[in-house]
Amino acid sequence: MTKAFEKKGLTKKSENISDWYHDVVLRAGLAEYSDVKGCMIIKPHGYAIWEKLQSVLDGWFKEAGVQNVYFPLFIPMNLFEKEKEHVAGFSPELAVVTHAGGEELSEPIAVRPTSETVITKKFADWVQSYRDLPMVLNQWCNVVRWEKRTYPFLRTSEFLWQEGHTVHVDKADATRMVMLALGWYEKFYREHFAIAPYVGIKSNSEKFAGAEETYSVEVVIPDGKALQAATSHYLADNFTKVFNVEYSDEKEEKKLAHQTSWGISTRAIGGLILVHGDDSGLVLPPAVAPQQVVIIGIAGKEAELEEKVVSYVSELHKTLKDVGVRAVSDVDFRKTLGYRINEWELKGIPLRIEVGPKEVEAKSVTIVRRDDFSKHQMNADLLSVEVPAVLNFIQKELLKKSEEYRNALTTDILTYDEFKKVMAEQKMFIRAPWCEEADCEAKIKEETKAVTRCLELDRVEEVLSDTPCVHCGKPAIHKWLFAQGY
RNA sequence: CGGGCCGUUGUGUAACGGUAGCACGCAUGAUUUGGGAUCAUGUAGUCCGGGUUCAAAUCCCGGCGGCCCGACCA
Repeated sequence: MTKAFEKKGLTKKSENISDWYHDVVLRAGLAEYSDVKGCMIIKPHGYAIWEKLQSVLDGWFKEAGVQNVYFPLFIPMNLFEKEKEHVAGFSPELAVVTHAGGEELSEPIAVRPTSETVITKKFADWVQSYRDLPMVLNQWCNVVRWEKRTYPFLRTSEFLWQEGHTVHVDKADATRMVMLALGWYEKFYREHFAIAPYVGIKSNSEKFAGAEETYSVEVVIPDGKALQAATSHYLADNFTKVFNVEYSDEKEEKKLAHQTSWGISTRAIGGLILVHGDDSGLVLPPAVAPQQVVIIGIAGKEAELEEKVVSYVSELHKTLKDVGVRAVSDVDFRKTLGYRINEWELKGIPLRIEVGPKEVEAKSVTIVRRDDFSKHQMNADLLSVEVPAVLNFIQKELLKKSEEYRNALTTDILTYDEFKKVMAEQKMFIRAPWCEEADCEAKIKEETKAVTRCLELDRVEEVLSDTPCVHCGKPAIHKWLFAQGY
């Protein structure tokens, strides 16, 4: 294994993860700040990751019969205000248009923070019969939430996401949809982002404003904090009763439809950066890397060698294209070797192939893995078989590492003294018995900053007896995951 | 939204109220090239709006933006 080389001007992840994060976002060319508070310009390298996420998830959606639509960015205030909990939850962060066309508007228009209201209103027109159900729609769009404190990707004033909105005949069918969407998100994180998340149900105080139940994917960040990385909500008839989404069933009885919504946003990319990145910059899993391979040409000491290297690189480039790897060749000899290597390392390209006079001579290549910097020689004839195999291996290794550190950053605790100690000394995910009362949860948050993240799906059945709540001592019902949020 | 720090060329920084300088980058050329190489020449800047002053990057007021802490954050 070759050791990592220091990057000039890049804060070390282990020293200050916050500075490191901002440095990597900028230096890897993922995004830049814009002139409006909390907004960012997503650059090609960052946007390509988003497009990858889109194409994978959209493929799964379509297979399951989801239909894509587009609803307007603007929502009349009166529409937005119809569901009480919803408006109470979102109004503090709402952006509102008061002037347009050079005049003050008679009614202000909200910029959507989410589209339950506009879409449910149309469901009322579109759903008449049980035969119209389920209606399963999705849109890829931007939303605006005026957060007080922002970070690139993790919490921006405007962000890109996908919002699924569906209506069903009953709770059972809606719940199937909620779990299907949640499963897509979990699968995407594991298989594409190579991140092992926790998946579970949110407590009452943490659920979506207007939802009956909220399920979420929670990512453990290496500093021990939690990132809510995707959500899936069962909305029951909370919105359908307000907007009168009724259908006639087989017996000609009028019934309210049961509803779901689910989403994943550009925040996911923030999680990806934080989980896999290292002191040398970004580390991308091959499955979502804009380019999986970079071939770097090393010029020889004599001019005629340069030509040979260039033609060798283009030969290899073609071989890799033939096996479906998105390769980029880099034979720009104006920059020194070290400069070019550092650039591609910062950008997190999973595999680097170095070719110089030695490789041309031996018909071999030198391949270097980004995730562990290991370096080996390989016969060029084996490239088309070996490169996909190595990429596949890297993908699995990253998931394995992610699972290991997730487990290392999770601890089971029974006493509040230990709980406080962990949150004060080294932040972690804490799995602890809880009485499931909101007051108790609020006190824990006040005293330790930790909030409930979720009740893991595989622990819902595991009802405790004779176990006191970690905080108040009353009988606990389940073991919940607690952590400080991002 | 409260507290703190801050805003000078593409980036990082310097300048007592008095000539805006340095480094990196970028451009051109040359020498280089197995981990951010060297030299020469060139390029480009005081966040925005007011005010004080003979004179403002510098002082004052307001705004906008960034980072940290807090509150807030389905």
